[in-house]
Amino acid sequence: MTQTVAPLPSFDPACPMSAFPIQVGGKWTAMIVLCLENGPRRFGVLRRHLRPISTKVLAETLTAMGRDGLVRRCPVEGADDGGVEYELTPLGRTLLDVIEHTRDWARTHLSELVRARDAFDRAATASKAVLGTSRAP
Amino acid sequence: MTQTVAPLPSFDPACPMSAFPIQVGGKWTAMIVLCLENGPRRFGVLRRHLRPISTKVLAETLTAMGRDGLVRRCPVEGADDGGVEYELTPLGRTLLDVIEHTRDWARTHLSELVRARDAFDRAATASKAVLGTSRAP
DNA sequence: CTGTATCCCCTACGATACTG
DNA sequence: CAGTATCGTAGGGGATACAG
Repeated sequence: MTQTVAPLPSFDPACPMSAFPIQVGGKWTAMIVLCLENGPRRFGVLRRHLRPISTKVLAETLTAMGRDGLVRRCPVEGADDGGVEYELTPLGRTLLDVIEHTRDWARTHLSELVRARDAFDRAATASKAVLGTSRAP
Repeated sequence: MTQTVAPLPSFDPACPMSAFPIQVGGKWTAMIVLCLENGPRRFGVLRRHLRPISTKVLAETLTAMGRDGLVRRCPVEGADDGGVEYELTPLGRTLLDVIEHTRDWARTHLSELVRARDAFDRAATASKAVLGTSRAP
């Protein structure tokens, strides 16, 4: 009897939810959120702290985050060089919780994952060595 | 007096943690985890459910997840066609919690993000229209 | 100092065809 | 049905140069 074992969750490609598998944004988004946790920061401060990020990617990421309402540009207090600072919006702040959960997971389980990966790679290398005993590059 | 405002979190590029900004894996990893939540599934079942995923990408993702110890291949019960099923390992199961938190965030805040994005895009389009009144492509 | 503009590369993803 | 092999593409990310 082929019963429908259990209902799988449905993923509508048209639903914006599918754009959020688990990643929040680009490679640097989470780090930027973390950097802005304790107050607004200037472009250069972020750049230096996030090095080796390139200016292009930092600007792009910041723009994208602004577009999504996660971050806001505000004129820097008491500076006349036209500089601006970036600060987290209330919406951006809500990400801190999710990020913290992710980091918790990593702190707890990442070593296990790395161990599994190493074991897998060692096994792959080993079998390759066996297969390659009669053929040198 | 230039005090060190507040200590920013440090991101060591050499630390494997930096490989986990917030995304767990590829585009499909989280969905696969969700699909395996209630028991092992066969390749074809996943493929059909995750459509429009390609066989190549599904195989790749599953392999990568196996390498990371998130998923395990097991011979399918009572079948002689040499088929296998994929099941979540205990480590893979720990991802369910993180994913659930992410989905919670999305359910609560995604609409706000989309609204911000739309507003931003409308504003950009509007200013472009103004600039373009005297120049046609 | 704060970006924007190029150029390039590499990988993830996708379509398709083919094998066990 | 369960993959592997090939080919093609788009976009993210990086380096560098240049403009405000």
